Amino acid sequence: MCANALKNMITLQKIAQLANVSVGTVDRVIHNRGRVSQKTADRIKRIIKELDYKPNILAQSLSLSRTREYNFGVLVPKPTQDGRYWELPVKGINKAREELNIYRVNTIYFLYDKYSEISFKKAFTKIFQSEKKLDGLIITPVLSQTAQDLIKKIPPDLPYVFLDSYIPQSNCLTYIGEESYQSGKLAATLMDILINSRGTIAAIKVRPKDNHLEDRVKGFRDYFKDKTNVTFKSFKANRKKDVRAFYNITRDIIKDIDNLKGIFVPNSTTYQIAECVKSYALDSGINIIGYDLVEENIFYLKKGIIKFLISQRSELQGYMCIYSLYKNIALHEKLKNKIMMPMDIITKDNIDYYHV
Amino acid sequence: MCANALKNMITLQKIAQLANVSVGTVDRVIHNRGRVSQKTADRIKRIIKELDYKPNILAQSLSLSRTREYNFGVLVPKPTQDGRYWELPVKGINKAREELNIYRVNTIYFLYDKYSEISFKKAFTKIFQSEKKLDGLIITPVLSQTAQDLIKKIPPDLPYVFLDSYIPQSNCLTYIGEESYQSGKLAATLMDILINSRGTIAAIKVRPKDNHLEDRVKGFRDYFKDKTNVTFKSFKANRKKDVRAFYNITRDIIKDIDNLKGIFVPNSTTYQIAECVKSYALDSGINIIGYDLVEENIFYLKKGIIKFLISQRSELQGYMCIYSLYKNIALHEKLKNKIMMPMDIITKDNIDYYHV
DNA sequence: ATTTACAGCGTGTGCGCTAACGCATTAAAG
DNA sequence: CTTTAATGCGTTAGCGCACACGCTGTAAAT
Repeated sequence: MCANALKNMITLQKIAQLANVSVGTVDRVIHNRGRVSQKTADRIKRIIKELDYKPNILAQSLSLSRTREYNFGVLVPKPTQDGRYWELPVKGINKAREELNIYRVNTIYFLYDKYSEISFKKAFTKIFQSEKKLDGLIITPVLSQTAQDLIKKIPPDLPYVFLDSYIPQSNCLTYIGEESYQSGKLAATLMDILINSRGTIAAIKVRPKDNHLEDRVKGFRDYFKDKTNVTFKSFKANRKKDVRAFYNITRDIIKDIDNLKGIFVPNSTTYQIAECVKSYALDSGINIIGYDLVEENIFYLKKGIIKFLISQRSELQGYMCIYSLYKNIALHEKLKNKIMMPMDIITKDNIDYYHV
Repeated sequence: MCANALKNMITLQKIAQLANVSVGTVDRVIHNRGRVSQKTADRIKRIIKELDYKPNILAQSLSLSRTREYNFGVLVPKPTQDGRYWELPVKGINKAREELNIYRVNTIYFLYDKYSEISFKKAFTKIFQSEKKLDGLIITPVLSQTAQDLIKKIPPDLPYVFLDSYIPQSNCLTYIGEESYQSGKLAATLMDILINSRGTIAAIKVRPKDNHLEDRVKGFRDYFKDKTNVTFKSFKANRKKDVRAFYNITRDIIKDIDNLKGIFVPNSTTYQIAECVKSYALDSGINIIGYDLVEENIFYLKKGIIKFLISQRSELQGYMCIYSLYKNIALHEKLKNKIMMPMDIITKDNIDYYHV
């Protein structure tokens, strides 16, 4: 039984035997360490391919553990921002780090204030002053304009992945996030059902400008473009000037619009809108659709004030970022350009099963 | 840098040194191999706890790979049944098996016809005739009555997990599936929104009786119990007698009920209902809500005939079954009694992101 | 002609853990 | 009291892989 299992194992030993060379030579071929004549190298490569040899990752990692470790820098907003939204990807990152602990994967955080350019720049420059040599980077590039410039300063030998948002022209390994436009469309179809295809709806745009959130609103708006029975209005909340901007803008919206049937909020501050609706228009039948499974959102979802939350698997996003870096850098696996998360539709009836 | 990493590693060596014994002795204590005096055993255990020692799983598995392998039996319906539904968990099982390949995890399938007791019994008895000694079992206990009797015949040293459905009184390690009743309620709230809280709706019960599906219908029905503007009717489709039972029953439903606003299908054969509605009542505005991401369901979802599909992460279920067995049996980790999957709400706007 | 550089190859050690082996010592059985 | 079995503990050979090390032989550089 065991013998059988072992018999199926293809080891360097076997390859060496078949190729009539030492394991050292096989090793050199596999890792392109040179010092092997073209002829023998080709022979060995052929045999490797024929046998479909896959290194035993256990032995490999165990062996490498002596010499190699991986330090990944994480440049993300402070976890407490956006209603503690950023705790979610951070949670995923930490989970992955723990799992990959045996492979000596470490994370070094560089946190910044999402609404301050200076803070972002500061965090960015700290990356290069890190005492530990970094092997990879996770970047959440909010404040698109600023990020776009800074991203160019990253040396070409330091690979990075984008989390949540991304910069179009860049050499990132991959982008892990969500199809924002489509996500807005999804929200719109849900809203359409909720309001039975008639009435006035509002969407709240977020300042400072954020392409990611902008796209969500675009997707939402476009859906309603040729629905004649639905009136669409959009408003701006400037978070930079006022932490409670979403709450305050909502008061105006409620007051000014009659026949208001729904509000769409493209980010995790949805709870502020819910809070305001609860205070000023509880029984008005305003349907709120928003984003992300932060605690306060869940609270108002369960209360029935928020009807749908769309979740982009924030935790999984962080988790996959670390894994992607590890896979690419340590295992030399290729990555997809984009890794798009599912857009989970959350209601008060299924929320309880989304807590990991 | 590396030295630092290694310094943090707690090894058997270190424990042995601290306890002033050999690694062999430490090993015996850890694995309860006996042959250690109570006194030294206690001392060693204390040290292990103090240091919070965790075995290096790489080295452990590498070492064990010489002698140990794990064979898991999988007792599930033929993958092609229920509109190829069962391919999904099987896919997950295979994926997990591949990932755990390095730990020498094998799977042995025992497939049966979901609608034939004889077939189920046959597959069940084959388990005990397996030439490979089985270390664990995955069981999907459809035909609850029959399964209930057979389950008792499993020897106590053969652990098993339930997939998809479960038998209340049993010694299973865990049940991986879905909260069926709640899932029906979720479907009901969606239906309620779709039909704007008025009209007649139908649910299709499945024969032969299946507790799992029955619970979904119960959850669905209970939601509408005190909604006076909604009339609920239920029908039975006997799949045992007729593979196209769902299609045929739908024809009757459409004909007999007027003001029909929605049909709820508690299983993956939803596409048959959609097919029928498409043929006989395309523009009637009948809203269909069903289950599971099988190909044909997705087809009608994208066409807009099925409005919502609820997915219970079928692939992940299979995946987690193997992992749970491995974790419990190989790594001696405790398992939760129940592992409940999220109930994903799928529409034509987010379906594309649920394909793994 | 002599040094340097490096291709070409084998060997050996260690990553942390498991489990078999071996040798004492002690308890139980005859 | 002897024989056998059970207990207590140390030692060590792998598991498959990576890589430093060391030894040749050849070609280029000096």
